[in-house]
Amino acid sequence: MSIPAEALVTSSDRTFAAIRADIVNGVITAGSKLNETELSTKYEVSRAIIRESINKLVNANLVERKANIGAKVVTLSHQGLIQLYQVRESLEGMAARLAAKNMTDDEIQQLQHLLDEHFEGVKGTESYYQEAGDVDFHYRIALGSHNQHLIAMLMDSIYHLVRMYRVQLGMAGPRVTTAFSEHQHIAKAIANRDPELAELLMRRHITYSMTNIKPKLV
Amino acid sequence: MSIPAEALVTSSDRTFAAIRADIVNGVITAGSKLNETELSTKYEVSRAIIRESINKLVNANLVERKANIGAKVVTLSHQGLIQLYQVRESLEGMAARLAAKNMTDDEIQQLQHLLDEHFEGVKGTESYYQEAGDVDFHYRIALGSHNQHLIAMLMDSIYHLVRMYRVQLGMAGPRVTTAFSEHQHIAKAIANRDPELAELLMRRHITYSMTNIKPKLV
DNA sequence: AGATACTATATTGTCGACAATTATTTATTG
DNA sequence: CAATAAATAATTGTCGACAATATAGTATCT
Repeated sequence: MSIPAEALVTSSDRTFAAIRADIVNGVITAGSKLNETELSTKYEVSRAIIRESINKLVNANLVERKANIGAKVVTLSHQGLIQLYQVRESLEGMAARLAAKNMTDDEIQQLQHLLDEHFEGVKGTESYYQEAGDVDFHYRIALGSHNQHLIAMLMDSIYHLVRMYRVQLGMAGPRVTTAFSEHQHIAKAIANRDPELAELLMRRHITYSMTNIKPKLV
Repeated sequence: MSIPAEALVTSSDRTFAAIRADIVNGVITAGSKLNETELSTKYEVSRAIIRESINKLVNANLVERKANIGAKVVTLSHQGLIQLYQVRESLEGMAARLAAKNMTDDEIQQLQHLLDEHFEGVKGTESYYQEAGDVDFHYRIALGSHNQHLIAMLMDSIYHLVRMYRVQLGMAGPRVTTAFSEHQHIAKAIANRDPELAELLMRRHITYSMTNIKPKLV
């Protein structure tokens, strides 16, 4: 489930996804320039679709472009991380609020089931940070909002940037158990159909998780 | 000031802006199909840049595209309006919060100056709805957040969609004076460097303004 | 006549080439 | 030698043509 595997029918979609992955994973280093002809040969596709891909990457906030000059991968910074988590707090807080209103009973049940599975991983000694589980949790709440704008913003842009920071700052992590219990409380607020509390807890949760990564940046 | 007039250097940028304006203003009707070759002749430019423009419009949530089939202008709906205002509430609430923290004293002074000007327009009998003034107010707070993600999301996407709804629902409006006093209270909270209150008031303000437009939709 | 298979048309996706702009190197001058 | 100007190279912006896919229309069969 980690990758939605949504139909990447067109060649343009596939290269976009490929380049994005390379940027997020640091294969294409942060801050580096994107040469169109170079990428064209590298990804074995015409310059036109490289161009399309770059445009999409710009909209995903992973790349910056200046007219007639070129495109650069964004650079990671303390400032940038803070600003990113500010919008996360805003959007995911609202997502949690709406999820408490709009999630179906079935979706709520699946969410709790996910946490049960996650719990199995945490309680043993194998308490390495379950990033996949964390990501799943946040995905489901975003989807549970049933708000297409929120979903698009989070899934197409924010989360990829978040992952880029995580990967490139060597995020690993303590904070497994605390984060997990926070997830539980959020899920419970949603199950109780308590929008205000769900939003409040989600906002706190994200604020906390930022203070956890922040010191790792120069 | 209504249009930022940011440097539209490239031909692609200009046609993008032109098509976007035509969509927002209903010249290209909501729900209609966008034929690339047709647009190509209409805007006197190659299909490649029409394509780029359409992609940008997709990212601005004004157009939907299906692979190998085509692109359509979004349709306006009750649901869509609600979802739009939910993210507005979220993002602009956070913007107001951050503005209270991050706006410079100078920016705050200019904001109050703007409201004074607006007040002149309201107190006389010429109390038609000052959309430009309203837009300016919200723009400044978005910019005052000093958060590039928030600014981009609001200015490049949300506000255009909001304007599309306003224009095409024949928004005119009562609610001039109440909206104005709400603006004043928000500005005061920002001037007092009270983030929580600023966010709260902005969220209420947006909730109210939605209930004002909503009944006009089928 | 209705449904299906086939053909033709139109539309989108992809490509390589040319034009315009920017960056780099070389030449020139004080 | 430093600084400016001119020429060259590299890169981005734009275009028209071809390929692949989807839609519309026509013919065929039961």
